[in-house]
Amino acid sequence: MKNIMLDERTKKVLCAIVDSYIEKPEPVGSRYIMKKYGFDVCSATIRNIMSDLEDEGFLFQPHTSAGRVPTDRAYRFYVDCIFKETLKLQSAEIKKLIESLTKKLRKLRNNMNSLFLETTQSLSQATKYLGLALLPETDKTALHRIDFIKFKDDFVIAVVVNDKGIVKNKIIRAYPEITQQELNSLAEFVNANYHGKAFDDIREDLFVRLKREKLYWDKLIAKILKICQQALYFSREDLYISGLYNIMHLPDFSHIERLREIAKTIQDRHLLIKLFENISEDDEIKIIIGEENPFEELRSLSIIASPYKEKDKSLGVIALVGPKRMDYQRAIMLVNAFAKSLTDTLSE
Amino acid sequence: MKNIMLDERTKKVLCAIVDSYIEKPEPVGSRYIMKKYGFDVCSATIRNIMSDLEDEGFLFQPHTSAGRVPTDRAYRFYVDCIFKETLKLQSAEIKKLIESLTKKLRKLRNNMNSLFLETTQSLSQATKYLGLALLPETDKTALHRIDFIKFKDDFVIAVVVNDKGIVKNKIIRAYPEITQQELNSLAEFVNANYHGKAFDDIREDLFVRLKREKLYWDKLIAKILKICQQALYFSREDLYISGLYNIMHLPDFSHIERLREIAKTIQDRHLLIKLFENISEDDEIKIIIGEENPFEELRSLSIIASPYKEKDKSLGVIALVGPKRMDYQRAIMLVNAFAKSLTDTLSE
DNA sequence: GTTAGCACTTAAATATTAGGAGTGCTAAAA
DNA sequence: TTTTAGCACTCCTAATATTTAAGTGCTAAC
Repeated sequence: MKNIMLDERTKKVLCAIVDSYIEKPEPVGSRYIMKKYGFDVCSATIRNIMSDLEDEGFLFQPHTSAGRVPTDRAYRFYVDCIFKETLKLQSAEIKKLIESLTKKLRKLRNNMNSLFLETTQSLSQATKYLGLALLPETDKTALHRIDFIKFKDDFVIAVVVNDKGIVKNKIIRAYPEITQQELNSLAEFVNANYHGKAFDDIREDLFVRLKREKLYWDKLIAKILKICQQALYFSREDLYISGLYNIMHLPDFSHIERLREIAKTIQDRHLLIKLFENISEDDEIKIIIGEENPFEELRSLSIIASPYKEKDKSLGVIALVGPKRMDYQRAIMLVNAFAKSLTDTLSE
Repeated sequence: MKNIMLDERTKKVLCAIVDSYIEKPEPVGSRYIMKKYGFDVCSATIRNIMSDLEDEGFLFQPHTSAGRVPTDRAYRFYVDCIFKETLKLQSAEIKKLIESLTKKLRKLRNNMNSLFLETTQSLSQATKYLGLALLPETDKTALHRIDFIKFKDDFVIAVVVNDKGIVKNKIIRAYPEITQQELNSLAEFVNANYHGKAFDDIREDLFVRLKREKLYWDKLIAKILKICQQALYFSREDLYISGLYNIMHLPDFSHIERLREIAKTIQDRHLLIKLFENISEDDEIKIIIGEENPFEELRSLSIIASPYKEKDKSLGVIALVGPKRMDYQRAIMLVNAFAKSLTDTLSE
């Protein structure tokens, strides 16, 4: 639907309605808007405007004699209106929150798991929505060290530590004829040559090199290649989600149906991971309101997501998931500030 | 409350009432019981019995003209009645479930995480309650290999693999003066001497030995001891919980209040972990009904838990968490059978 | 001890009513 | 042309009856 030009007053009325509905989830009446938001026209005028806005698909009337409720389109309009300004704002309360968070994060700088757990919990605490964080993509980080551990004859456990101190492991079906000795040599070789290198690059280079140099595992080369291939590829799966208990207190989720949706969303984390994988490439906060969501299952929710970075490299995403009737202003401020805090901590 | 002697008919009536209420969560009337469970007395007689049972604290009447609802004490009585017999039972359906589970588990035998995830998911799937599993306590397993990885000057990451193939890691604040070289020696020393040994024993022995032999890290001994101490102690924290979405479909959790309790239970996993830690020492299925729970927060729920073992050594616990109005018969059969299946898989 | 019969209780379902918030329309005013 | 005042109309909500049905407890007879 293309964007209609709205005159200044109409815009103000629309924003007022959204604002009011966010504050209290009840259909908004013309008289209420007029008084509460200090419009200098009478309610009938507001009524006319509201009628127009309904024709344009911004408002929706539950029944003839009720007030109006914003549609997704209205939320989008509202968000576009306040977005830029909101990024510059920072209430005293939020400033305080951020300061305390930054302190905590600094202490946890070397323990990524705690760091992100703290972040999501604080996010949820501050908003009562779900707080999420997608860990740095392994591919975007650098290898700190790799180890191969022979396990039970025909398995190899690859333990990878990246430069963020995140430990990942993978059980790989392997071949009995490979010895721990040989695995040690392999690890030594990889560590010596690729410590501090990005995983992307390692994968590209390692195979070429292994084949070329052949070393002394000559006969095992094919098998070793296979092990390395698996050991160096990690799919994205580390998504932290906090605040289910918090979100259950919102009136928007007072119906069990809505909670089921949330439970399903949490259970099927891969949907959210997919969604965030794209966003982590972006440079700015991204806001997805209801119907805008590419995944149908998430269309009853709104999502505010922001990438966090190390220096200028985007690593992952933190986000809020809440009802469409979300306090966007506050949510945007918080996600923005939290992402900055996280970025600062990681860039230090 | 001590156990009153009930005559045979009274017992039957009580069990019938519990049975009926489990099937359908509505206060049970005398006429219904008489007809449905084929009692050869008239409803007034049943009524008298019910009145007695209420006096004894087995039943509760929501209001004067309503039927009766079982109390926790009634559930306990019911469970004690059916327990022994239930352990011998096995419906065709459950047999099938177990066969399919056992097949799946066998394939996952070398990947504990997937193994337990599968177990809890299947448990929940089959019952619509929450399926839980507490991973084998590290202390009860044996060391497969340990590695110390220097990280960022003053940290050491200890990576421990146990004989179940479970990888755990710990970030330890350490001392800049320790080099990776020295850490390698230490790891080599531990691996050479303690591969296959139980963690309990290692901790006891290692410190004595390190001090005695002193080796060549002489000056660093205090620091190394501290690292080892931390590296070899893992608190229990790996609890799998599946089925939040399932449990939301039960009528018992159709009120948001009850769901909040569940959400809180899931969030505060340490409570459940504490509870299960004790049970894992037991030898048999343990059933905790409502008020019996040592933790107040869990007293609106019932829990069926069974240890699973390797050979004869109890490793951890699997469990179901559901409403007090639980299908105990089915739940007991399933937990029992699942634990056996898991034990078999781990003992092979 | 058990049963039939009946009066009584209570919640839940249904119907009825009153109240109020809010609209849309019209005609007059700006 | 836009805005306003006025008013009839709509429809929800909450409060209040009314009815219904399930189930009890009690009594007196078996």
